[in-house]
Amino acid sequence: MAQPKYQQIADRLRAQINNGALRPGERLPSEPDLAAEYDASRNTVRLAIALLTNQGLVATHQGLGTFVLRPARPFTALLSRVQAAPHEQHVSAALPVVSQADESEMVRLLVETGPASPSVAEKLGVAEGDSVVIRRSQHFIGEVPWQLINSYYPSDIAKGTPLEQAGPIDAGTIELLAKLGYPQQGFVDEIGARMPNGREFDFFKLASGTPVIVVNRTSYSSDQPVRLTRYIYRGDRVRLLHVEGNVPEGSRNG
Amino acid sequence: MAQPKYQQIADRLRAQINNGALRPGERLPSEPDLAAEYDASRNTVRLAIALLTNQGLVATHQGLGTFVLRPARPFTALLSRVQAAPHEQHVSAALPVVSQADESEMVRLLVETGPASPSVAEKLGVAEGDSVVIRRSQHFIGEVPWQLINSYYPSDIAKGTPLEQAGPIDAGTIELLAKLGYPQQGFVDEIGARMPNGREFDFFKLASGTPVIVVNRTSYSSDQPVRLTRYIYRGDRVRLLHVEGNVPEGSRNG
DNA sequence: AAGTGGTCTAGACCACGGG
DNA sequence: CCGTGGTCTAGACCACTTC
Repeated sequence: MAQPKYQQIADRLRAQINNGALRPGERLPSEPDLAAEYDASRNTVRLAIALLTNQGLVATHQGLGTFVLRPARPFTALLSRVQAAPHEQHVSAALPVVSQADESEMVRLLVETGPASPSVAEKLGVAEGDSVVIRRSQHFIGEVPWQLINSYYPSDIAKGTPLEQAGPIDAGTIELLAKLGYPQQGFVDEIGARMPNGREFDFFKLASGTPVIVVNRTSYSSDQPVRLTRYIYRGDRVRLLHVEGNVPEGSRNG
Repeated sequence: MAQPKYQQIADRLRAQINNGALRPGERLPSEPDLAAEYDASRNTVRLAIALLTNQGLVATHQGLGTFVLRPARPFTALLSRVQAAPHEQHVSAALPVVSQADESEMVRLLVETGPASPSVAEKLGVAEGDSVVIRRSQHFIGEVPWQLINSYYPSDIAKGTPLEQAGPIDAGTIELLAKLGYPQQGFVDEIGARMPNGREFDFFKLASGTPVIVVNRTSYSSDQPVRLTRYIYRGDRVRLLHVEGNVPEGSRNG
């Protein structure tokens, strides 16, 4: 046997998806049917389907079947702020979304105080375990959960300010920080990708085999880090956009 | 049974990894041993290990065992060029790597001509199937494969130039494009993450459960796209860096 | 040779969704 | 109710690594 049987089954199913014999949204044959068709046990068929699932090609739903995933048009988030319209310049810490005119963005917010994890402590320049104010928000476009934002502030900056109180900050956190004596003068984005943890998996309602994109934005005021903002996006629905120099009108949209 | 047995086993192993009872690089008990310890069949133990593998916590090697992965220090690639040193400004299309002083970067290059795929055609503004020149390169740091770069040029730009010939271009492709009458005036980066395809999986020698980061950079000259460069990084070893404004010295490094 | 994981079988029973 | 996938078993044989 050149290749394991479960890989052969996966290859043939993948080919049927690619050549259109199995269309997006369509149901695959049931596991017993596939087992009969390929003269394999049901467990072997399930190994094949697990492969396709981990490659983000299909998703299974108990009681219903296994379905070919539909490629969705991704949301686009702007990484650069330098070219934002003046009235957006200092309004929100969130990365602006482009070309979503017809859908409204909904946000849920939670504020708490807790000890700094090692990665947060390193970026904020505080000691591990030091108290930090954490503002967590969940973002939806229409009904689709698309973004988690966790902002971390050193306690000595956020103590006694609206930052450590629940509820939105109307004027925007960047402006508030400026009023507190910490005008934002620059930031560093560190961008990576990894598999989601349990909370992220549940919030995004992800299929197995979908990674998340993580942006760690450290904001500085007079060479001092004043905030770490951690943006988490679902990898299958989001693209980050970064523009430099002169580009044609319209190419800024996904 | 509140939770399936294989998830309980995975949870307990994950806890042992997190609390240090199982250290990075250490071997897990063998599958038969785990089966005996948790009073489960070997298949159930394998389901638990598959969960941990897909979460990037462990990797298995036939004949050897299953091992806790060591977190590796990531390489960092600079997204912005605006702040690069003058002598780097137009040398290479590759994103510069920071803080890898002691390891040398090795490159393998392949040049070919082929039809434009739908995604390439859209970004280059040509028709699907039009002929494009493709320059593919594989990048290693030390022995570690860390980056794939595929550059696509419209045929009417690259035809009869060194771009369609094999071999490196010493002065750099950006400078060559400028000499051909296409000075680069700006670019758009579109950043996403997905699971690797077969070729990427093999090249990076990835463990199951590791995504790749994809950067699509479309370069423009006089509002005309002149090149699409697709950077593919392994998600477990690479962070992209993007800097804006004034930040302290040193914070540009990973 | 011995021990590891990789593949595969043929069953069983449970949980979910829809008629 | 039925058909779907989800979980689980007990065993078999194969492929790889080390000694």
